[in-house]
Amino acid sequence: MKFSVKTEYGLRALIDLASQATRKPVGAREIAARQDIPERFLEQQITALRKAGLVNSQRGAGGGCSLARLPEAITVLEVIEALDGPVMNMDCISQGGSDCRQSAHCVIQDLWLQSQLKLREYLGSVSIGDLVSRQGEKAGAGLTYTL
Amino acid sequence: MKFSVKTEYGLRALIDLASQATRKPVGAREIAARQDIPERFLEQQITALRKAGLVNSQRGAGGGCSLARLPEAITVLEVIEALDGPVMNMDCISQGGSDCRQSAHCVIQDLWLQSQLKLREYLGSVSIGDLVSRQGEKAGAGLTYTL
DNA sequence: CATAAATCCGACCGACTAGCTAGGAATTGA
DNA sequence: TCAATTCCTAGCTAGTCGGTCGGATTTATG
Repeated sequence: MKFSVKTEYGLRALIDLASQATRKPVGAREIAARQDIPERFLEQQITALRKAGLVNSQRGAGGGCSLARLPEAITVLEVIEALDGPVMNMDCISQGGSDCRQSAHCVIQDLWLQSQLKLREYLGSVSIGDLVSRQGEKAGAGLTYTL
Repeated sequence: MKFSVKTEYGLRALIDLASQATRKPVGAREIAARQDIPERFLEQQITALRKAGLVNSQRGAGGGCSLARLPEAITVLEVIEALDGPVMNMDCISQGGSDCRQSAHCVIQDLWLQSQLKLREYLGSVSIGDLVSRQGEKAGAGLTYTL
């Protein structure tokens, strides 16, 4: 019952991208170095993010990737589901799976669905933009201490 | 990002126990048969539930297990954490782990902590007693259809 | 006391996943 | 042409998940 590091890497990469002033595409190599993430691994996650329509990427020399939307328009939920698949997707509630034996009136199925709903609701309410600005606040607060 | 079947089995077993009128201990074998759960596997989960203080068990002939508290006093969260360990326990936020590189001001760590909080809050608000009564309602509704 | 019934303990096992590494094809700016 | 970069696919290692099993221990009952 935990999120994978893929999602952490993905979020960090998107935050990094959103924090860059430049409009030019940024290379995976560069992000990986800055965020201390295994390069070839991050590459794969970025590809997944592209397939999910969250980033654009340009191949070839001078290529790289950039956000496909405004940071405020990309939710954490989207990132997680792009990299980890559906959140809290128990076999019991995934339509394809071998249905609950209790089928129609299974209270546990309801419990899972409610949990899923709560979690998705929260994760869907936080955007990359939010994370960036929170990070800004924290960094600011940190500076006041060091003064 | 999903709950294991252990937790499903555990919940089903506790619901089963709570639904039994008898005060006598019920054997794992019996529950397993009724709930269609692999017997020896359920046995292990029941042992875990005992270690967590959620059920009492009596060994020997005529032995079995029974709820250690009223169904209303056992939350779903307790059951899940007894069988699956801490909910949403990312390395990032588990104290022992190799701390977040961003350490103090990591927005992702906050995000995980908030998610964890929301989920635990909900799961902690539902008791075995709730599940039993919901099941009763559903069964009742089902009956009216068959009339 | 003997026996059957039950929990308890720990080892094991096959399938799957997570986190990564690697090779190389395809694309593109200089 | 060449170097940089993404893209695609395969693989690899360590760990987890769902489950089985043998057998030790406890206990009511005949």
